[in-house]
Amino acid sequence: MASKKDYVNTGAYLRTLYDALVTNLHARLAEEGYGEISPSHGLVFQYMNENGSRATELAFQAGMTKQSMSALVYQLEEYGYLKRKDDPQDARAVLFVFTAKGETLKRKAQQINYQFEKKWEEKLGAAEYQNFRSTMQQLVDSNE
Amino acid sequence: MASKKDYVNTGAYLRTLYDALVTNLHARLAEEGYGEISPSHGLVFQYMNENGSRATELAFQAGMTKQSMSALVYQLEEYGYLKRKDDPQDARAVLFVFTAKGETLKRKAQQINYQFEKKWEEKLGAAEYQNFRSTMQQLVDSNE
DNA sequence: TTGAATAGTCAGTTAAACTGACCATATTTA
DNA sequence: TAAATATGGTCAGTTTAACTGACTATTCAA
Repeated sequence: MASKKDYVNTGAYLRTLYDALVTNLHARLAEEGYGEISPSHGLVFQYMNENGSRATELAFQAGMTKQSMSALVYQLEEYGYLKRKDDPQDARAVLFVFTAKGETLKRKAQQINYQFEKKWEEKLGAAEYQNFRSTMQQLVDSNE
Repeated sequence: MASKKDYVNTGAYLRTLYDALVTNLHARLAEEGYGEISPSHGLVFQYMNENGSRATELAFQAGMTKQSMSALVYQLEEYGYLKRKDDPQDARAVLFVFTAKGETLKRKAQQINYQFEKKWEEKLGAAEYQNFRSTMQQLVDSNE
């Protein structure tokens, strides 16, 4: 590791890159008519299960309160990206699943990110980019 | 690059790692009596110049409005981490510089991050961690 | 079968950004 | 050099996205 002096914070790199990705995604989404979708809605798309997820479950995965997550899924339901489904296991619970519109948005967002990352991949070369991603995966896994 | 299907978002990795770093930093700072310092104050420490910086200048570097940055430096001044200095070049402007307390906090924060990153470095090995950082630097530089 | 845990909602609060309008000083230009 | 424009900063109000606390309904466990 470099000396403490003049050491550029790794956090600054992480933040800058994350910000570039998110800013690009939402700018492109807004252009395509998805202006109502904000970065925090992304967490829902990130963790949503194929068979439906509970707000509480999503909240835990995203590291936020159930009240906050509840607000997010409620908005997405109102916009038509999610629909409610009864949980056959538990009468207290509400499952949320993607509508067709929600699936379309998810694919669209993945495409946009995929294209944006291509620029990074071209910059570094495919092998090095693959290595970069696998490094991050190792670090994420080790923190769990 | 992997297929679009089952591709885990690079953004999720970046966010998770950034979040781990920031959460650790502020938990440790709070333990040591710096509970008043929030993540957004970090931006000021990040960009502050040795000879003093203007709020407007910091705002530009941090990518936020001058009003928002003004609020941040005002708070840091109140807490005693920054002090005002007249700008000899421009009577409209106010320069902010670190007080001794501010310098101490900056060093403390660097130490905490440095120690946290050591865990990552141990996980990957020094050479690979160095490579990880230099990869991010390349990507950050290429986006400017 | 009753007490504790869990899913979710309602209401209110806080943090950290934003916009718009404004003043004082600097800079440019007609 | 006087007038127009740009810039540094502040004040006031708004918005977004999180938070806590208190509550109901249902489920699970002793």
